[in-house]
Amino acid sequence: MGRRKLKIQRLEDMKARQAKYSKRKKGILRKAKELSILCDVEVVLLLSSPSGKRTFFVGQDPNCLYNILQKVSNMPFVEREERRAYTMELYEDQVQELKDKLTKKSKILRDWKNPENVKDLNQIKFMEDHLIASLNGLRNRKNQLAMEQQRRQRYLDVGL
Amino acid sequence: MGRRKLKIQRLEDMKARQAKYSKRKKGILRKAKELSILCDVEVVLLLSSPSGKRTFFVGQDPNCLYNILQKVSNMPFVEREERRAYTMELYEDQVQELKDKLTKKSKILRDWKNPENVKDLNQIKFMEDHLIASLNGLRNRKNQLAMEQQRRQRYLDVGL
DNA sequence: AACTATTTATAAGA
DNA sequence: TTCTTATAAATAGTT
Repeated sequence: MGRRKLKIQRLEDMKARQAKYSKRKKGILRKAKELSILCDVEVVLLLSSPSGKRTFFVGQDPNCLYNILQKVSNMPFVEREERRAYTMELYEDQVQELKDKLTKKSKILRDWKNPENVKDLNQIKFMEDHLIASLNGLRNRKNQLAMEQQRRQRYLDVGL
Repeated sequence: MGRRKLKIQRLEDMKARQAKYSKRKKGILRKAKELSILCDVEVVLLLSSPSGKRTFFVGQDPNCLYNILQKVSNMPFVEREERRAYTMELYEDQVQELKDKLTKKSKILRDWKNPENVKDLNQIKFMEDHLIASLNGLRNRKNQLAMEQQRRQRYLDVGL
């Protein structure tokens, strides 16, 4: 699925490999999640990026990692205690919350850097004021730095 | 990808669940394999079908599953708590990573809104240019919206 | 399992 | 990394 057909073989260029990884990682994680929800099955997906960073997905049941590993490794079945590990739930919530925040922050930042897409007129007026203020602040800061540098320069001139 | 869009939610009909599983299993296994080859990374995918049959895929490194099994559940007397701790660790990594990203994003945003604290002169120049560009973009956008509104107004004036 | 109309994923490029 | 767009692939509904 792309501009052209891609041969499935190791990408030799490291940059290309990393770029490909970050794109496909998203895809396969989504697939794993969809599968686990649609079919209500246990899914565990462990990934290790080209740079060695680990990512993982554990389906519906946070205990399923142990369960599946246990089954795969033919270990005697250890009875599961509670169906839900509350701590785990908390982690899942926390992860989701952080992801949401990050998305929101990214969007705000994008609007500031590229205001062409902003829809709301009031928001635009607000941003204009803020941009002007920022620009003034920035120029003050620039002058301040320039002056400091001049002062240092003078000290150097008189031999210190 | 299908005759119509499918809502991602548990399929209530058991037959449908199984059919879906067998279709999507093939897909995600192929994805896992492609990812591991293209990017030369470790991938472990463990699936447990609705009827409880296990399937697994282990990427490039044949030691990978062994390592994980060793680490997680292949010890003779690994206690539940220990195994839970491992999953927890994975979550902790993910949470930490997201937190870092959020912090970084917040800092960038703060600098844009309040440039007084920026230290680096080049960064300041870069930001000044960008702020000017943003301001121009914003004003264009404002004019555009204003003109659209005027046009609407004229339509109203002539009675439509 | 097979068939296809559609939806999705993603390759390339910026 | 992110976004866009053209295109390849996956798959939903049906047989």
